[in-house]
Amino acid sequence: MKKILDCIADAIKPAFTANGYDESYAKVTLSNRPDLCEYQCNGAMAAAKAYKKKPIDIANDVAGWIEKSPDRGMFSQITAVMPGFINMRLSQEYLADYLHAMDTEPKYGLEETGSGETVIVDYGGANVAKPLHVGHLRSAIIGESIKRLGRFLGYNMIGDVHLGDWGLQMGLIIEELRDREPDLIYFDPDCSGPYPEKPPFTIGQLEDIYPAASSKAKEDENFKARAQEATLQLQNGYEPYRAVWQHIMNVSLADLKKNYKSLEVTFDLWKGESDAQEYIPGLIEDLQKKGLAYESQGALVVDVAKEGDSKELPPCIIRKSDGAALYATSDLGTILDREKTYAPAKYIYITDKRQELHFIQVFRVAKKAGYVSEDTPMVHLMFGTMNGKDGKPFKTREGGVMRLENLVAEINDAVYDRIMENRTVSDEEARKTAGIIGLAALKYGDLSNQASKDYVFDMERFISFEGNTGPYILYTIVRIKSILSKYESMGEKLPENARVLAAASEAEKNLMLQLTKYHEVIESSFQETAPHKICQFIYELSDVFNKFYNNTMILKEEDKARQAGYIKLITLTKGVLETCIDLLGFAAPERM
RNA sequence: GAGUCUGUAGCUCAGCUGGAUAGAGCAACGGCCUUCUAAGCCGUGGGUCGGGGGUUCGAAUCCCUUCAGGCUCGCCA
Repeated sequence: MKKILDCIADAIKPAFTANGYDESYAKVTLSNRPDLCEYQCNGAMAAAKAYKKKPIDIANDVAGWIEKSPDRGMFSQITAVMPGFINMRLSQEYLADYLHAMDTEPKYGLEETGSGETVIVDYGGANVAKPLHVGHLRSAIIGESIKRLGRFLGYNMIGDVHLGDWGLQMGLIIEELRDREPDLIYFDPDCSGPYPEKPPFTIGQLEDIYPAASSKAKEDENFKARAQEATLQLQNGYEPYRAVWQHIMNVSLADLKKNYKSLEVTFDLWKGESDAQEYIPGLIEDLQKKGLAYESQGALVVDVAKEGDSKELPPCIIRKSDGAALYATSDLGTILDREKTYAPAKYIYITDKRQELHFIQVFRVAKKAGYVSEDTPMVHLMFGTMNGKDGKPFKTREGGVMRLENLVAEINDAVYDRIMENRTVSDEEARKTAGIIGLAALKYGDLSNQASKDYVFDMERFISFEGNTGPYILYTIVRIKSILSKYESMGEKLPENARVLAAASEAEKNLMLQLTKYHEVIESSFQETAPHKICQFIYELSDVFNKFYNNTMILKEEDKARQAGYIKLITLTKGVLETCIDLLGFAAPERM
């Protein structure tokens, strides 16, 4: 069904054209003065210049025409106000009809903007052999939400975790492992396999090996050289190292999957940089053949500067002077793979904003070389840093990097304590509920901020459960669920012809008006890759619902038809809220 | 140094494709539970939208300038 703003715009368009004004001026927006009207059109003021007339005269023409038109019944008020605003209120009947239509249509009448176009969402960015930390949190949370949003709107969304599973870090691990356990079969040059299926380390050991190797390489030139050599051998397919690499992958992936699962984040693809390797020789050859890649200071580079740039961009390096490939090369290889396998209509990369330059370069090379068509959008959705209360990047109390699982556990514990404070539920249920609420607190806390900005992660605030938080949204849903189950247990049954009725109170009307924004919000959240708009919408929706709740005793309503209308309305509210939080990546418990 | 992003109430944030009186939450203060979950609701106080210019009938929003902070700036990812 049409968005409410479009419905109203369509109704007033004839009033513009009939008076000789272009219909493009019939743009309707939500009023920012609810005391004056619900919707407004400012087109008369915009048109004033073009037609050299006073804005108020144009506004009067339009409002006057509507007064006599068949669409008049749609409005309870349509007036022209100085200097040229056209103020409108919807009639109660029209509003109730609109909600009734939402109630009866799939997805509450949301029109799908996609029709199966494939969109690649590259998020996660986890590195194997390194535990997930808070730096990975935003990418996972935002990406999951964008993926769900797109899917809901009819796109074929393909989420790829795009692991960091190649490069020097692998050589570092191999050499550190050699130092620790030189007798392992992988380090016996005379042995040519077969190699054991049992990994030579646990995830715990692996997580110790990498940081140790990393810091050793900074102090020990010789060790670093060994690691680079091992990396090269691995890339050249040296069997024993391939076997170690496979172990690293197996052990690490199992752990990563467990961690992402705890965040309710899933991926369609578990590809990584290693999967791009097979494309790299051909890629480099092709770029050279096309005359795009040339030698500069020993490295192979591609120019990406364009006219109109405010600053000349440095060229994109695709091969180091020592012959090794790097980040950009691997991302370009990945693009070749994706084009070949999926031919996506759009790319969305979700990373830290510090990688902005890298993606500008990669996108330009991909288009310049014709790997991606010029009109295929390549979006880099970049996010800011997650800071602590001191405004500096988030750290543990000890000053180290906070592991994601510890962060999740901390939040869940805090929520659990809060539940046990003043509620009498079984320990088991409290634990389960705490997990659900904790996830909502975490995700909502993140998503309610504009992605591109840095934000302050304040656990105290997220677990305080007051105000604009995930738990507040969940609480609202739980309240509705509670009313609905009471209604049922009272032996009430919804009549066949039950439907949303014209509002009987200001609070009810406000709830209804808020619900009509749903379509617009979902659509623009995806278009602008801005999940925080959904957060804002459901916060406002929860707010108006809770006001309605306090104002209206639904279960005590004696007029059964009206009561049925209330039940329909709050069921719709619950459905919209649940749909939205699912798009954000969390769910509501039955009780809390 | 160059580029780029940010600056809105004591704190955390919306609003930024120009519209009417700049909104929430937290914190502070005062009310509302024998009634559908008080994790709620109602009310009060709190603002040079970093500063200064400009464009416009109209600027938190667009342009210029300036201050403060973050980030980036060819062989890391």
